[in-house]
Amino acid sequence: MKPDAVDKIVHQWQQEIPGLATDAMATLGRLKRCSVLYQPLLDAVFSRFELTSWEFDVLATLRRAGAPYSLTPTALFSALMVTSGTMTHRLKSLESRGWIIRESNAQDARQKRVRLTEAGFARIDKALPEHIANMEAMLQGLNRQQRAKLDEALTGLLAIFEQIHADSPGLSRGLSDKTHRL
Amino acid sequence: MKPDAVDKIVHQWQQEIPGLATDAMATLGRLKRCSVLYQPLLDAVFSRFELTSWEFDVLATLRRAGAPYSLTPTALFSALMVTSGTMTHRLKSLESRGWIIRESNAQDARQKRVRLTEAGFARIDKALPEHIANMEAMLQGLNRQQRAKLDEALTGLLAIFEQIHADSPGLSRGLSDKTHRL
DNA sequence: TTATTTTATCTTGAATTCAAGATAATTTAT
DNA sequence: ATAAATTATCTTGAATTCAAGATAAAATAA
Repeated sequence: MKPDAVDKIVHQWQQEIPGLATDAMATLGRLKRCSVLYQPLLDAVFSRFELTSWEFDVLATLRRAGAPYSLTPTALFSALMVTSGTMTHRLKSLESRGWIIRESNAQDARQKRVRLTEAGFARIDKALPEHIANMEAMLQGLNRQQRAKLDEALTGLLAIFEQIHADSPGLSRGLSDKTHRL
Repeated sequence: MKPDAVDKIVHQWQQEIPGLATDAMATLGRLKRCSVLYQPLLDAVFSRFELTSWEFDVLATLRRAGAPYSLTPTALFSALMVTSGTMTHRLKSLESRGWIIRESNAQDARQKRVRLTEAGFARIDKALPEHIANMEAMLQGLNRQQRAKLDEALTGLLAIFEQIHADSPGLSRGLSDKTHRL
């Protein structure tokens, strides 16, 4: 196989510092590089629906929550792993676009409820099939067994990171919001 | 195994839209989630050396290039997958911190050369062993075979993304810089 | 009841990034 | 030799994000 970008980095390090423990660096470097290269491929589809990636994420989170397609800001920023301040900005923008509305909660006046509008629902349901197709297309280069192994490996890795996060939530962004300690 | 965050998302989608093709979404969702949870774990170590993640990345790229630890801004922003403008900001900041200097190139006056200072070299060489140890520790939860499978799977995925990028560089950020078409 | 603590959201200011375009040097074409 | 195209870097302005803290409501304690 042709050396990839990470192979070249590892080779450089070995030249400079022979014997350096580069195995973990290589694997996690590939993880990082995959996610950097992958994001614009998603954006290419979202932009066809005049959506950004984060707009899609918020709408999709509300959509899959099921009727009445309504969540609190806290539920949203927790699910999306961003801070509360980020979510405030996002909701303001999405509301101005007419895709969500923010309603007061009679039971608990501290809470707002964020609800998908009909326009928001229509938008996400139009974009979703193409988003799904896009992701499926990306993995077309892998056969069934390779895909299974990839998912299995990432499942194991995610379990590690979720465990670390459960043990020390302060190490994770977003969820470390002052008042949101899981 | 206990369901992870992605299992829950997939389950929600299946409830709302039975039969939706969620396999690729699940795998790539795990990829994304891993990289989001992973970054703050790196930052925790970098911060002990008064470094941010991107500062480490620039210094490390220069360090592993070997003596005289000098690269052009274009080589740096290409390697780090950011735009030229981003690199200008980074270099300005790193220069003010005394970790790099920018020199003119007599051969080609368009080029500058970015060179690691002694202070920059010392800083990266002090942080590197702990960064390596940190990454190794993250993967301690996997046995030798699991680590091999993870790396193999990510290598295959990265090959896909590098191929897509090679075919249509416009889909990748940073490298789509006007004058930098690989 | 009143005070304290906790919970939920929002505001502010700084940092980082990108896209687009400006500037200037070099190379290529005519 | 001159013009045009290319290359390399930097500048600007807008978007996004976070950390810290402000605000206000609800729950708990005294």
